[in-house]
Amino acid sequence: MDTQNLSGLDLPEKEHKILEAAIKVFSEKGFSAATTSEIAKNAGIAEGTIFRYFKTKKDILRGILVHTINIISGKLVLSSIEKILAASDGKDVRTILKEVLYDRLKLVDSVFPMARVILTESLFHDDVREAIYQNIISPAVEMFKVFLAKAIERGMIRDDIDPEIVLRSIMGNAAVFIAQRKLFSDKFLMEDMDKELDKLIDVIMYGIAVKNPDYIKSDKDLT
Amino acid sequence: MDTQNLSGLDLPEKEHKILEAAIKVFSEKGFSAATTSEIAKNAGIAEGTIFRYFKTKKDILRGILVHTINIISGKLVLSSIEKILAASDGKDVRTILKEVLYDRLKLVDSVFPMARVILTESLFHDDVREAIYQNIISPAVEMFKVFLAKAIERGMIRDDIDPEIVLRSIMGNAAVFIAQRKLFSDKFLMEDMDKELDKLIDVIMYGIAVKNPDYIKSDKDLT
Amino acid sequence: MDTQNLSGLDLPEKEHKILEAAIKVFSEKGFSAATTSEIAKNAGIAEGTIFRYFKTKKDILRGILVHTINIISGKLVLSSIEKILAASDGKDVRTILKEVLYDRLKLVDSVFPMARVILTESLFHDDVREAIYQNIISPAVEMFKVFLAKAIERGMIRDDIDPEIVLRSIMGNAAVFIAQRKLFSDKFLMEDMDKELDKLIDVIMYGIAVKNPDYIKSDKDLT
Amino acid sequence: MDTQNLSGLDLPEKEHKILEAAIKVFSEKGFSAATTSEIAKNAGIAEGTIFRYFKTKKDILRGILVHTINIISGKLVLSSIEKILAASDGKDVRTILKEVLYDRLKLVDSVFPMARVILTESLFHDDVREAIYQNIISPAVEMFKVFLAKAIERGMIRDDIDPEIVLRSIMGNAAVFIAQRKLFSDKFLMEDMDKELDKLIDVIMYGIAVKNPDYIKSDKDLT
DNA sequence: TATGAATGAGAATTCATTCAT
DNA sequence: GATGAATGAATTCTCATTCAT
Repeated sequence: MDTQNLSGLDLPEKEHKILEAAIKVFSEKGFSAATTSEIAKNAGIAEGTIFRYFKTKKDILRGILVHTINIISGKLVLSSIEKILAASDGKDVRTILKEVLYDRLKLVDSVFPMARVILTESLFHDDVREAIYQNIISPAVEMFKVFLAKAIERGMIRDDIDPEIVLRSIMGNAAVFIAQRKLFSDKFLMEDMDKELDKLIDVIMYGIAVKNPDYIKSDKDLT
Repeated sequence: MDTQNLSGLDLPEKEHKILEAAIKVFSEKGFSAATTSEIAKNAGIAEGTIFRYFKTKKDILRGILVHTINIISGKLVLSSIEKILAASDGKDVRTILKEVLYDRLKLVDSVFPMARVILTESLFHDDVREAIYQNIISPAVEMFKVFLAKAIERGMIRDDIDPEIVLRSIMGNAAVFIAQRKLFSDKFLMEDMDKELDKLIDVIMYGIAVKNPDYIKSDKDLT
Repeated sequence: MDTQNLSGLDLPEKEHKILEAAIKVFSEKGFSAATTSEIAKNAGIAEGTIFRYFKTKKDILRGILVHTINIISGKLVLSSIEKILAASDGKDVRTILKEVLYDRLKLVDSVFPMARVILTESLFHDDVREAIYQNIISPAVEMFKVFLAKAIERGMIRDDIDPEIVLRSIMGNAAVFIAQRKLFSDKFLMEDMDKELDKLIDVIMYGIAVKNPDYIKSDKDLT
Repeated sequence: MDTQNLSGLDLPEKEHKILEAAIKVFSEKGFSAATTSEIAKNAGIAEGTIFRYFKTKKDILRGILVHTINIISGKLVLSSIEKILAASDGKDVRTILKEVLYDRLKLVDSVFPMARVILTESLFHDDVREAIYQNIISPAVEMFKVFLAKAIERGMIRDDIDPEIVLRSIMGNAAVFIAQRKLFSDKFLMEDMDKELDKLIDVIMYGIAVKNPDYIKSDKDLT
């Protein structure tokens, strides 16, 4: 399962296989409905072996959480977005945003099964939610604020709007975009990724209102 | 538990209590981790009594699904949004959007625990997902398209954009808004609802880019 | 259900209905697998009502036992066989046997469902077995011995054979005959009852050996 | 428990123990009234262990059925009766019958607990009954017919009688014989097996009528 | 170290029995 | 008397975890 991307994280091979299998099974059934027996079968090892590497089933979930956090926020990954932002100086916002979103969507694709697991469990466990906030959301928000500050400074982004709101718009649009592709792929047939991204960014950038500034001004007068 | 809003759906009182308790417990632990024993305790009845009303634990979940769908899409509820849209003729888009969003957010508040349960299960069961799509998403999308068509026709909304994209932007922004309030209420302290809604709508309407049309035109030239 | 023949035993109507229903259900599923709920449904009464007439489920079985015994060995029934035997003086054994067997087979037909229930349970409960022995088998054996003694006295039946053996032969043949008709009716298609009875009696009377007395005498010499 | 005779059927030791315990408990209480907890206790294992070997309680019954059929009809057993019949050429019918009955009664003794279980269940489940018919009764009948044909051909058995009737007489007498010994051992004290068998065969062979051929001829004339 | 059989606590479910109406 | 909803003890079955090999 290359997509799960546990490689490169110097883990014992067995532990690696267990995590991969657990991600698969948790992702398909959810944590509680998954059985250690099925995980073992998927990992190609004996059930007892799991408990040499993880004291309890819950610990497997924690292992997934830690590794997902490592992948998403760790050096392996953050670097790429930092590179994009670092190299952003001469580019317009749409281009940067597209690069960032493309990079993030690729990331989401690769960690989707794990993300599904930990997001689901985060709904039920404060500690998981806290870990996600501390390790993923909070740093991402901070990084984004820096970027936004720069973009605003250069007059590329509205300065009359909270960075949180901007981030929310981007994340919200991206989230539904991902949900459509991953959960309702049969309902929302999409064109190629490139065009879709352009549309996505367009609405994030310019909103849904008519662009004509005259209209904007006179909006309130209409009846 | 007024928030769960099962009232008004002429159910036997015990069935009502069981569903309420189940929503609470499923919502806190997820379906699989919840036990019928705990549901019974919460409902203040004997465990065996549950099975007089629901043949299996799975049937309780189905009961919740059915009732949530009834609440969200049923007459009880749809009427209000239809009223808003029907009365929308003389209003500007932001006002309508605000009314609709406010109405929907109140609805989400009231069904949040149930919604959490069925959304979570929808991740793992195609049939639940399909039910949600058929009964909630699809009709909502259809209704919205009608509204958008009218709005576009009157020049209130961009006509160079797919209705799906507009809807996605609105839903995405609203979704993250809800997640912030419900799951990370301690992290994102919000001002009063009214102001927050204004900000939300502002970014949906006008995007994050600078409004200045000059800039927009020259955007691509910058380096 | 006329076949169950509980009529004529001045029972309260409800008790009657319960017993009839219980015979049906026990007969189809066995005592343990049957539920009082199903019995109630079959009797067309509320489940709770059963317990006004029978303190426990086990008591229903006892009720069936008592009534079956009443039917089989009681006045209602014994009379007919006694009449046959009383009127037997001028008849040959085959005729008497045929009359008795025909009478008993008709009886078995009518009580088969109950008999099935109590015979089955007699396998597992000493008390039931004891009741069957005391109330049915033992009196039947005694009565038969009287008849046999008479028959032997008149030279109609071998006098070099224990009455128990004679009875066993008759009962054994009859039992398998009944099993074939009741349990394997699809496997053993039978001619009409009359002819079958003749064959049955023939083998009981004369055995399976060649009738030729010469052969019989020389039988032991063969090697 | 040598009597249950599961030995020689290369089963895992635990499975063997479970089946033995189940035969004991089912035999004492019947299938439905028996509990897996009691079976486990009898087998000296944990209750959960049962379900590693048998998916459901019903499967234990099937296991018993299969093994009983194997024992009764399988190579282990049929061989002995075939040997007897094969070696029957120079013997008289009574001798052969005695050997066969003795062999079968020993078999019944050894499988009695299992037989009781599956015969009881066969009363309530067509599939069990069908399995018994196909695997035990039908082959036994076929085999017997061959033997009878030979015996008739040699003038040892009446040729004016259906083979089914002969078989019925033998089985019926044997069945009641077994029932007496197994279920009413306290009521019917028996002499030694050998003498009992002689009596059994005598009545099967020559019937209950007076042997005197003169009488037989004149039977119908008597009044 | 790896195994996988065995465990037993705990889960869902059933059902005879009770009892307020 | 009759009802049938409610009960909760008992039952079948599951599965994370242990441990002898």
